[in-house]
Amino acid sequence: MAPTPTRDAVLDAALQLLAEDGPGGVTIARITGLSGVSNGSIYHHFGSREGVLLALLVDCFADLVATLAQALDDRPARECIRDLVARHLAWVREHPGKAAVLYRVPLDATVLSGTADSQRAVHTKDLAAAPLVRWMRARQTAGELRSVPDWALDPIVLAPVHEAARRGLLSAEAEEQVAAMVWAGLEA
Amino acid sequence: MAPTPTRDAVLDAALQLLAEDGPGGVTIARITGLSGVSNGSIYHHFGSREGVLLALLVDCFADLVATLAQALDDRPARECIRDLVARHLAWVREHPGKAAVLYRVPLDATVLSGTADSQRAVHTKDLAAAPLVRWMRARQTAGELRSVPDWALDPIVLAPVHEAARRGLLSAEAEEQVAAMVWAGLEA
DNA sequence: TGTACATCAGTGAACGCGCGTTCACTGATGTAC
DNA sequence: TGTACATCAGTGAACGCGCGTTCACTGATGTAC
Repeated sequence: MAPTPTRDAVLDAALQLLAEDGPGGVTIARITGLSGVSNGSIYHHFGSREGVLLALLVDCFADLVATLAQALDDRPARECIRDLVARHLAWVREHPGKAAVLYRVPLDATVLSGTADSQRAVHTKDLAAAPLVRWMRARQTAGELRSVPDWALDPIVLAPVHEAARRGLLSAEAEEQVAAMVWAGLEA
Repeated sequence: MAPTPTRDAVLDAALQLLAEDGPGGVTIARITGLSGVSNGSIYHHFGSREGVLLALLVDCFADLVATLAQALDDRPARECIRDLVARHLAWVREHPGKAAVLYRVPLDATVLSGTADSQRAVHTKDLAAAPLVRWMRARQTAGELRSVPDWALDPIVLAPVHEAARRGLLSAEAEEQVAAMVWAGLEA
């Protein structure tokens, strides 16, 4: 958990490989070659290849959520949502490796396997998403936004953002369309 | 291309493995075991493992589009859209293997590799999607739907459907939310 | 009608590579007494 | 202050497995003459 030069070198290398060649490009041997950290040391810190990806997942999710949180202040809801979309897509644009962690690493097996680590990852994810849910709920009860169940906020209302991120639709025009769509779905 | 008992047996087995264990579960050895078709025969018909997945992609996409096309008739746009969402999610529910082909098979490498086969697959995809785009465009010019650029229709306007499909949000409540969101984004 | 040849679906043993992982080890840094 | 031991980060050679793929082959079905 605690950041360490070695630990960071491994994660940085994994992130770079992820950005270049996707999840399949992240092999222990390539991390070793790129980071200069021995394979044994990788196992010492992360336990397995999946452990590396899981650590990345937690970090990246926290990073993204921290970025998004900056968009949610007390401006009019419409402005905040516009800003949220802009920040999200900018983050994807600027951090292709991190975006690949969230959008391209297959997690079903990992998450469903129910190991302690993966449970913690899911838990962390919930915790991190909480502020966003809270902001939206507050605006909903204030009548500024349409009432939407919590569980639908991220996967359905924000779906255009996720889908645009996944398909690499990161242009200004795409951002415009995404923002319009999300706002249309939230408008009271 | 032409359907053949052997060919079908391979694709059926691959589909079943896909539904059970995802893309990683689709190995030549397991297809051989499940279908009874020898590995050599698989290579005779499909050329490679990727060839099998590519053939599945073309078939599944055509299947889904044919299903969706039934929703697009001359009823009021709102009803058609509601129906479109319902049929899409029902299809995912009923064909987990096929849904996995569209939503979980990593295609970047394949599609970007630019082989003749993959080019054809992409082309087929465009062709198959055409009716849907045409229907929406007609309703847009008729003033029944908001004007949205063609390229944004599938990835952004229909994003809630795709995201729900990907995350397995297939309940009646989820369907409700997805339909509401898509309609909100399309309403004139 | 018979013969020779080409084509194509299908077989299954074998290969080689790359992968994640293991393990015995080194060396540095506390910690107890 | 010195000694003995425990702990922990880090090393790198080695292993074994599973994978996609190859290839020499069989047998059936056209096709030409």
